[in-house]
Amino acid sequence: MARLRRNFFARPTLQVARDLLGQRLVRVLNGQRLAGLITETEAYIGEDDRACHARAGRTRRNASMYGPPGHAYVYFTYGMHFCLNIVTEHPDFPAAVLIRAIAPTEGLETMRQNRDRPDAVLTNGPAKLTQALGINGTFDGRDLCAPGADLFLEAITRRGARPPIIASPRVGLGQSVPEPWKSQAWNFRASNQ
DNA sequence: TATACGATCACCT
DNA sequence: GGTGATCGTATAC
Repeated sequence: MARLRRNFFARPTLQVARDLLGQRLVRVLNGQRLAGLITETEAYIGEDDRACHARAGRTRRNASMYGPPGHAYVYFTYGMHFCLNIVTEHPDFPAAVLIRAIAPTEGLETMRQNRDRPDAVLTNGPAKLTQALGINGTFDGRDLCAPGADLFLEAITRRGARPPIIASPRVGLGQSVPEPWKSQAWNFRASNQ
């Protein structure tokens, strides 16, 4: 199965966020494949984007976003959750796509063990899918395009036309995010979800 | 050193 | 639809 290569991620972030819908996210855990199709993404683009973690410049936490495309940016939030982003564009420009949800396809039993929850809520949130796939802070900065990586993306070749993509404002932005960033429709999901 | 808050989730009603 | 959990970061002092 063909992997998504670095040139896929070295493109405008909004394009990558759209094109990631329907692709397969694969985690190899203890030799077993855990996988799902990406169903929701969100773009965070540059220091000018007041909702982006890089809005205040480079810090130790967000350093991965300033690195090369195709690497992971994994951050910890709310004292208990990890979220997975994939770095886009070019080095020194901080941008990434947050993976917000996947539809599980492989390794369901292990995902259920990792999350003691009903299947319907196994991976339908950014911190839920990292828990189900066993992704934590040690994945921050990992190269998802490297041979032998235990977290990577596989290209899905679709038959026929893709369903229209619904673009919405990003989820969970607080009052501190000003316009126009607060209302930018940079959250993407397929209309058949 | 201290403090406020967050790209969330789960549970309750 | 509302709220508590829970702690790493950033920012201010």
